[in-house]
Amino acid sequence: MEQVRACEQSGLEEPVNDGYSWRKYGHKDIYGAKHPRGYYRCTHKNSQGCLATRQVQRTDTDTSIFSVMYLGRHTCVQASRLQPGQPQKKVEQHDKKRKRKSQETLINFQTGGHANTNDYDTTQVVLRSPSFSFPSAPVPIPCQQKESNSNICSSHLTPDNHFMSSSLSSPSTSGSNSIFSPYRVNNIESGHDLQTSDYDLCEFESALPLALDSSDLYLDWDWDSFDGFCF
DNA sequence: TTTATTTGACCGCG
DNA sequence: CGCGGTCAAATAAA
Repeated sequence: MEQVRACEQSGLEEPVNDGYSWRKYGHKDIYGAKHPRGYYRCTHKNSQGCLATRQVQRTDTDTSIFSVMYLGRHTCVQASRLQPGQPQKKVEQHDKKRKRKSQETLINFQTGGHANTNDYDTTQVVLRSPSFSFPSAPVPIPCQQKESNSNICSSHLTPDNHFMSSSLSSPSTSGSNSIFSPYRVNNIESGHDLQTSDYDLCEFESALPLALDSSDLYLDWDWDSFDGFCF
């Protein structure tokens, strides 16, 4: 099983290291929001045609909390996420100077001809930066005690590529050095017709323990099933 | 030199 | 026309 690291960062840095390598391609001030939104896409978009993107924005209410929205799924092979010893796929670099047209080609390849945003998985993750020492910022208290049980979740994709949350072993059960972050998962889609599609939108809220070393914070993620349904 | 970030321009949609 | 998303040239970093 592979893991996504939810990495704490200090202060104003972006605390969102999910194990993938992202490349920033845009930055926008959002109307009505206090903080701008950063736009990232997978580093391997060109080399592997990976269409995953994400948007990172500081929450209005608490500047120590980041809202991260994931759009699309990774179809790439990320070297950092490979098992040690697993041979790394050689990626040929081709057509780096692609024109806008070729982007549509990629989309069509992925979605079978329908460059429709409804085909994306959309996941929103709200990350609280634990080490953010803002005077007014409340001390991040792990929320797993408040609403434990079903709210400590691992997440995986169902066979129909829907993003799902499921109950996970409590942090105490993990004897390893990987610490499960208390992620509260709110499925704010819940069968509502956000659009006329099966548009998944999940929200995670994470309050990471203060004292933890950033390198030890892991969100256990069922990447096996995740990868298993990538086209 | 290669790769990533910054940042204003551009574009589509409502 | 405004807003949100993306592009791409300039710039920075490795």
